[in-house]
Amino acid sequence: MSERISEAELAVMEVLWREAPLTALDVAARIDPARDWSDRTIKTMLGRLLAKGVLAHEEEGRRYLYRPLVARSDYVSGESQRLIDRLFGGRAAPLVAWLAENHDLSAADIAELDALVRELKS
Amino acid sequence: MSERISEAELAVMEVLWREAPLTALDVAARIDPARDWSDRTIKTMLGRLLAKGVLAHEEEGRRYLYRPLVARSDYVSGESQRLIDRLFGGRAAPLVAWLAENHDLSAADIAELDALVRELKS
DNA sequence: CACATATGATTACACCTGTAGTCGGAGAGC
DNA sequence: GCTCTCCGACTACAGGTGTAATCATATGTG
Repeated sequence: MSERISEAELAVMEVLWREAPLTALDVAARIDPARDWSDRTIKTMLGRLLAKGVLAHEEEGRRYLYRPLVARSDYVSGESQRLIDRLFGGRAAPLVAWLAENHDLSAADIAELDALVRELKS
Repeated sequence: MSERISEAELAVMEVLWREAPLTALDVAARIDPARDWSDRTIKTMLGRLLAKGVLAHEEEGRRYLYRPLVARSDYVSGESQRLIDRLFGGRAAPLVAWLAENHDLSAADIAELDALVRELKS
């Protein structure tokens, strides 16, 4: 169940993770206008997401209300794990090390990390 | 330049990042046998990777030797950034925090992180 | 030189994705 | 009640991806 969510579909999911349930048009209204999508396109996305089992819909009068079936955190979890598996040998630590080395973390980021590590050690 | 590398293509790139230049058949011999790919399939991948500009080939007698044009670290960089952009608002720190919370880092991982943070702070 | 072989080039084909358009039925207006 | 409209369902279509097969050509072999 719950097949992979494509890039474009993700934009729709993000809307519904932020606020649900919504009708198709409500979703369309909340999609980043920069996408410049037709309502039809969003209907298609909703249909595919339903088919993939990551959304549910219930009738409200003569339209549908859509709501997510998978939590954003689960999705984030899955995608992060995929990246780790594909590029970092399945271990999170090398990714963290890589990020630290390549990402010009701000002082605030480092402080945050420091606090995190301190907590992890306790 | 250098369009996106697909999942299957990545398997080919990984081989060439580990060892290059190689002929098509050498690549095939080094692909994880679990993939169970025909030589044809690997030729196709090589062709597409050439077209995408991420590989180069030079003639060696009547065959080609393939070598990567993009560094693995650049690819890793790009993919990590994509994940961060799509799911973590473009900032690395939240990803690290998320990893720390959800990944049951080992004591060794934590020590490594600790050393990293210590270094970053200095 | 004619033929079997090895290789790269070209072509195939189904499924996914991005991006819609069209069809058909349920209410809303005359 | 007949017609217009709004909405979901179904269909479309090009480009990417996974997974090859076929065609053409250069090469070594007898």
